[in-house]
Amino acid sequence: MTKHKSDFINTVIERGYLHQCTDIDALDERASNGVVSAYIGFDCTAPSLHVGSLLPIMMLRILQQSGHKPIVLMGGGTTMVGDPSGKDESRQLLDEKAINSNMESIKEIFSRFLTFGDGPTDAVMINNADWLKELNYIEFLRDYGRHFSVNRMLSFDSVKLRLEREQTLSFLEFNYMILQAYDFLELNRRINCALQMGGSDQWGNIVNGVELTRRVDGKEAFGLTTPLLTTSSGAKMGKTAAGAVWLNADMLSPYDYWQYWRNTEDGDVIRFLKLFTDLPLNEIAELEKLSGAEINEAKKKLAFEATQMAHGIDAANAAAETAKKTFEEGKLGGDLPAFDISRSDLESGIQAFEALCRVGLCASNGEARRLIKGGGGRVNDKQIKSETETITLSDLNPDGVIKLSSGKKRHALLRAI
RNA sequence: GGAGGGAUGCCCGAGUGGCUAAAGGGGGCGGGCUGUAAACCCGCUGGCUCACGCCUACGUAGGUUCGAAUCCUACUCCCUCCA
Repeated sequence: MTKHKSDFINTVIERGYLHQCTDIDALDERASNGVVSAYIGFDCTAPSLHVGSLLPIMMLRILQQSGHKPIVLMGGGTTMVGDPSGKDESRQLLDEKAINSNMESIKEIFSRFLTFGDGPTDAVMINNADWLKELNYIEFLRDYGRHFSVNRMLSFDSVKLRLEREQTLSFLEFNYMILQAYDFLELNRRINCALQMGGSDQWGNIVNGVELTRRVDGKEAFGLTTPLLTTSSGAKMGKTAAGAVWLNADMLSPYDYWQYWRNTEDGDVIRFLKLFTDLPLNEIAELEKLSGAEINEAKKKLAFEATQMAHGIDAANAAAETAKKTFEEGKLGGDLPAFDISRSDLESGIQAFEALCRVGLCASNGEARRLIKGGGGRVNDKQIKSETETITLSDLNPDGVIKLSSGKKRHALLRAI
């Protein structure tokens, strides 16, 4: 492999982040000569981000670590329009207040991966509503619309595929591409942003922004995409038993986050270590030598590193400790999700299915009953025989808690107060 | 503007008057095997009670009928073709 000049490009390639780049040598040159500002766009339809967004976040982190300036572009303006890409269902339009509050909590997440501030390589967060809302249709068409050739737009995959399949492509969707290109131009003007990154599905949009910047202002700009991430068995990243794998602790506990990574498939561990941790490549190479059941050590490392990054070292240690106790020693881990129950309820006894429901292991009483019938419900690691089995004070262990389980992996504690 | 087709459970998708809480698949959950992996095999998969039963559900609102996801009317949205 040819060595590049800049740390940034080298790292990106070595760790497996690179899918396509508009001009890798020129970008390398630029990155080796000074600070490059680069951005990635994020949606702000939800108050949190999940693991699906982790790859772009890591991209920005790598960028900052190699001495450049990350820009987090929040799609406040585009969210108001509603991004029509992907599915045909139009999204719910959010009002400004909701968007702003979502932005706040998303920023919280970013602040754990990036350093924000006013310094030359400090990350900044910008909302594209700042300029998109001000746009005047006629002026916009005249100043920028003329730089877009419909002939060329039709040749982009996103458009071409739709047309070939004879699926409707609304004018709104057709324009979305232009707005995104315009974002790049605007960022280039405001803070000299020279690079847009994103998933491989964004390639067309990114290239448009690069082109527009060059045509309108004659400035050189770059685009770089990451590969589309799926697990070895082909599933999309980010979904699990309990739903989406959220990045903030109030939507998914650090323990569960740790578990998510711990349960990575064998074939993905090394790849994920490179993409989602800061571990040096030579350490990862050591882990790569493991085989068979030993791979579990690599998984623990992955889980620890990933959790530490998102939730801090204390949370990562606690999660690892709890997992060790729970799975390897068969004891109680202190970091399991815990729920309170009043002593008087326990005195009279509550039914097993109801308890499972109360700690959130089951969504309804019916589900809990089914779980028990299928032999998957446990109280203090003993299989629940009957759905009407009651749980009482006598089930409290010496620590004053009752352990409830759904299957072998999902556990919760009931604490008497 | 005209003609036709469609809207079903988390998703896809059968179902044209009672046997339909609704085939099948996917996904999910649980069990088995294992290494808290993958693959594979088995079971479950609307809510309440779980014994009967009750409630909610087939785009929305009405209607016909002993009885409707299935028939009628209006409305909404989507698609295809023609202009």
